[in-house]
Amino acid sequence: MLDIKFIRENTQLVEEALKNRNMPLALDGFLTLEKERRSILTEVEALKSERNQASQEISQIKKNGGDAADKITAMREVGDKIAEMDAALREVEEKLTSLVLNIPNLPHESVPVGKDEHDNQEMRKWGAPAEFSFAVKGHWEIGEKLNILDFERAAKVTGARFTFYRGLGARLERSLINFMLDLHTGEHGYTEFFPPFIVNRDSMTGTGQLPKFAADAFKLEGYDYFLIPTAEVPVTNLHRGEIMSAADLPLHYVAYSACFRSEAGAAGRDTRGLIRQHQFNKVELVKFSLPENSYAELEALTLNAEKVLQLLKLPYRVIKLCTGDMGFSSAMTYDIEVWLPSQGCYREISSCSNFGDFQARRADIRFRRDNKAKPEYVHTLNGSGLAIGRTVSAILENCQQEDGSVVIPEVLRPYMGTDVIK
RNA sequence: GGAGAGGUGGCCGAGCGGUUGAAGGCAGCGGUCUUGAAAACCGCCGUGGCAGUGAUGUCACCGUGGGUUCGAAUCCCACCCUCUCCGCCA
Repeated sequence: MLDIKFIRENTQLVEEALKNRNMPLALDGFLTLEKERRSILTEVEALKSERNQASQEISQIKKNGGDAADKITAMREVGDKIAEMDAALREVEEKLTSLVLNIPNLPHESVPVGKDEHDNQEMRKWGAPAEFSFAVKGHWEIGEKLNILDFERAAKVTGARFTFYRGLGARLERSLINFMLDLHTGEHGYTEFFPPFIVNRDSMTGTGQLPKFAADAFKLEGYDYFLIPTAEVPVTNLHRGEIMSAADLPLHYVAYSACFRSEAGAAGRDTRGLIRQHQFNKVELVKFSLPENSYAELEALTLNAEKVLQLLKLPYRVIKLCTGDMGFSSAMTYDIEVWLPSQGCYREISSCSNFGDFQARRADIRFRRDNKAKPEYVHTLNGSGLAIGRTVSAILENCQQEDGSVVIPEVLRPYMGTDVIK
């Protein structure tokens, strides 16, 4: 959520930013509403002030045994007027809120202006894609041949975009979760959380999934609850409505969770394999930071996620998303893309973002610089560290052998109890 | 799911429908005293909106949302959450 005062005072700048995000939005309707809100507010407050004063006078008169009937009658009228105006005010505020909640974050100055993924900026590359002396197979084919991935039965049991992992496949998924959690807690100093996988509407609104992206979420029938699309939602909302002290910051959290996404609008895309599932596992990094440090924290967080791929020896690159390709709540995003031999290209495996105070404003997460200071909004960040299913895909494909087996990356062998899946 | 109790400021805890934004205590901040510290004493000590350069004024907030009333932390209704007992369950 943007600061309403900021929108009021920087209307052109905001409109320009929205245009760069491919979400052009004229704000004059917003400004009119906002003006109306303030005008009703000042008027109704004057009436309330009058009423408060009269109430005290009535109290005095009664205490002295006088008759306040005239005043009470007069105030009844004022009361009706107040009720009327309060209702009008509520209506205007509801409209205003729904408008503001649907305005995306402003991109950081350094974010390249661009239309779509073609305008993203490559920051760095790590590792070199392996040369294969045989025809590479897709991870779905490798997985089915090794009998560690079962898409067909998952389609029977549930539907499209679900998978059974079997044997060492299931073990690989679990090993990756543990390996990543161990790395981020042990080497990178994050605190581990295991969050609820179901959250309420306020939490979904707090991180920006609602109200605009309701179609992307799974909602529980009969409850105002949602399956989490990422651990970002419960973990960021952990501190919703709280005021922390500056000494508590930064907070570095890591959480494993299953993630659930309806993938509305993705029909026909990535239908084979593990790339785009309705349910997938992810280890997520979440940070709460002082405003002045958040961009440095983003760099560090991205490096923490990259470290996972380096240890697994999987080639990747880091790109900075342009204005048109960034998510709704983000001020700056780095995507980490892993090399997938079957597709001959890099595919997103992590998305690391600084949200500035956008989520903090929605979720009301603040801090105080010292005991006397006014509360300020924290900055929130998060990034995948990493998406597990996509990591499994990358391992199966990059580590595949001519005989159809898959050599396990060294760092995973203690977790896997074997060097190879065959 | 059933029965009961309860949700008040950073925390604890009062609060007959009328100077209650809210007693009292703790914590915190500033000060007096002290060589220093402690103790004691004095003062300050919630958040947000709106108007104003500012001092300041004003409004709202006692789980949430409605309602009654000239006036609600206090009365009524619904919902949420916590605790205890019962049932059920991993």
